[in-house]
Amino acid sequence: MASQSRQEPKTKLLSAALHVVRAKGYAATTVEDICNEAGVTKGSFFHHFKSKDELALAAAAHWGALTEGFFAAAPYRKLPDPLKRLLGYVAFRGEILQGELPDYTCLLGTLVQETYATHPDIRAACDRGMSAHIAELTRDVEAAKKLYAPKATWSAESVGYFIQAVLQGSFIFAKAKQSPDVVHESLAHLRRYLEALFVQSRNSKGKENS
Amino acid sequence: MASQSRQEPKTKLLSAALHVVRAKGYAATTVEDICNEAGVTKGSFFHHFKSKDELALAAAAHWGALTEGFFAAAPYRKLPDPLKRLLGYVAFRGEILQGELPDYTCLLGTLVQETYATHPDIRAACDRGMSAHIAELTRDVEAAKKLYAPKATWSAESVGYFIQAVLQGSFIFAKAKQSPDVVHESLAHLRRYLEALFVQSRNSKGKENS
DNA sequence: GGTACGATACCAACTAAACGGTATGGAACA
DNA sequence: TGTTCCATACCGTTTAGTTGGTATCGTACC
Repeated sequence: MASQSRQEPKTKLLSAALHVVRAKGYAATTVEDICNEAGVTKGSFFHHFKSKDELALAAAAHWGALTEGFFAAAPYRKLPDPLKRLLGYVAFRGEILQGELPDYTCLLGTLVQETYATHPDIRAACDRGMSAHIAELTRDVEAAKKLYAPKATWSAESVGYFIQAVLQGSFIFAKAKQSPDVVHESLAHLRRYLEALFVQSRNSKGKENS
Repeated sequence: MASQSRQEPKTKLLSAALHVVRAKGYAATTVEDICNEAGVTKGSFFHHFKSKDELALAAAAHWGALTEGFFAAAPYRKLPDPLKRLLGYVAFRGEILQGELPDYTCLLGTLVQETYATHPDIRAACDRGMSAHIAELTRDVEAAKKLYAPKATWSAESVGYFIQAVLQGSFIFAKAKQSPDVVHESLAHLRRYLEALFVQSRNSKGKENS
């Protein structure tokens, strides 16, 4: 417990970073913003992190660990059928759109937009985090494909990325409109598409029309 | 001609802003960055724009005007059939993925992520610009729906937003992976979905399965 | 048609504040 | 005594924004 309470401020700083960066963006977030949100001083900050950029890397890793645990524990994960699990994921993403925008949007999507050209290591960390989440999705897509659309020409991985692109893109509109409505509607379209992908017992042949 | 050459620096600043902001993000972009890119001095900058935020508003408006003209002049716009026009749009979005990332990604999507919580007027400007583009799309969706899927239960507008969400979301992955591959693959999925939406002569009845 | 004049366009040097990061010191624990 | 942890005060740099001044240009009067 002693060692845990010693780690507390570091975790507080990471949690604060997750929230503030998702609200204001990375560049506009100052170290003091994060310290204030976490209730610690700058001295403590720079004791735990060499620099602001290092915090970003740690925050990305922290985010990866958090979300992995979060989705692993979600009820839909217990469904035996991979397609049901996939649709369960989509439904679950709709259910968790609660609270303020910084509570349900994706840190890595926000972060990578600002850093991809200027901070190669942060960009790579975001890529790793998002790819890991998508790899998990892709496994279910692959399994569902084997079961329900073995002859389909699309790759399971591209479906994983597509799902995630729909989410990330609708988050942008959620921010623009200050409301998760577009996310819900886009998830409905996404669900319809996934259902179509796995029901096409013959559409799988003619990959492209015209 | 004289009056045009007088307006040049302002336009240069706007064009520079479009490029630099898409590369580095809004907050990380300094006024001097934009001045350097435009080849003018800070004095000139603040002669034309009261503040950095005002430039952002002007850049958003400039972006809206540019893209409107750009898409209005695209060849697919001449297609008489609204569904062909819609699929033409999707194909066109794939064709223009040339050059560096800041050349084909969306300014407004980048901008709104960083400003939605802190700069209400910039957020609103981004919303307006993106909504205008989507409204144009929605008109074709609406027309195609009347022709090919009159009984469908989805709204044309939600399809417009869905299309745009797929684009915005794949741009995030393009940035994370430094490559437009995911965008191409997502556009292929999107095209397949749109085709399915407008071919469903009976799927339109049973809006939701299970 | 030249010239005085007001306005607009532009520039270089400066300022005040904010920011990331450091130096220093002390409390707690081993 | 030494090490970890955290706090305060401070530093150097960067940044948005100012200031004061110069060039350019249309206009109108002589």
